[in-house]
Amino acid sequence: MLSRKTKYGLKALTFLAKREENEPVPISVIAESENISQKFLESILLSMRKAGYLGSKKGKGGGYYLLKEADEIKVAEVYRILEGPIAMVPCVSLNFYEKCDDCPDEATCSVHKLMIQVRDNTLKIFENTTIEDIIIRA
Amino acid sequence: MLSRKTKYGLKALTFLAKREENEPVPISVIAESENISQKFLESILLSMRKAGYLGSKKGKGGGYYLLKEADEIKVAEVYRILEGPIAMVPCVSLNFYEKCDDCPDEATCSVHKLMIQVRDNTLKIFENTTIEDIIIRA
DNA sequence: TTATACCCTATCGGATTAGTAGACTTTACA
DNA sequence: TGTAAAGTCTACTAATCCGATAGGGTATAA
Repeated sequence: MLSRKTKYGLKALTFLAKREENEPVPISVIAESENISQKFLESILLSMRKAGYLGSKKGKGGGYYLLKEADEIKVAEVYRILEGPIAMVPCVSLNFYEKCDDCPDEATCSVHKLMIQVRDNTLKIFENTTIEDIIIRA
Repeated sequence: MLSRKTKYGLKALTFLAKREENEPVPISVIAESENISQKFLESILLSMRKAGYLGSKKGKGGGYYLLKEADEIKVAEVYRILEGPIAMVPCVSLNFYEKCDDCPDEATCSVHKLMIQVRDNTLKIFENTTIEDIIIRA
């Protein structure tokens, strides 16, 4: 399941990318347009800012704006920041590897290889899709 | 994330499929061999029985056994029974479709098409992988 | 008749998710 | 210089889900 957090994050990014000018947009505007709880969106945008994708400006006339071009922002990156690992099981995660604590041995685990396959496929999509692609296709 | 439920379910099925004879195997044996909480496994096997994949025999010498051949059990089916929808978002689920309650319009949703793509890819893997495949590859 | 093993219901603690509240800081502008 | 607009930060909450557990009930082989 995709969390709302990630979904909202992607929506907010595409919203910003679709604008003509890259001027600060208040959270309230994004929240209203995209039908997102404003307070929740605050924390999401903050994460994206700390990760270097968004800039912000305080005070009147302030808001959030993109720091990168839409075609430079991969879905995979956004997903990892907001959602976490792309793999369905920690023991096949590239960026968040962890041994499954219920599994004595990965080599003999019947699910392991299957999950690697799923990971590779999903990864291929997420790595090859940018915010720009999302805008074009939709 | 893949739940333990599904993971355990797949492990239990492969365990049964790997045996020479298709004779009833007590839950306790499967649980111990595969390192699974026995009580939890009970409910999982019960679900698989009700779905028609396993048969059971009560009393001494009883246990669970496969009702289908290993190459007739698709991962996709097991997944749907134990985990639920394969899609990451309800609005692109084939078997569990539901409108996303936060999304006013699917047609203009920026995430929708992306998630269809992910679903199709994952589905392809799960539909084309059987318990037998899992055994062979591992 | 007894031990074995599945069947069923209920419950529980912990984690996570989505959202809320409220105080604080920075800034534009009248 | 005061005020309203806007982001920042911390804390809290309600709801849900997950994995596991408890315990009694029922069927059956020996």
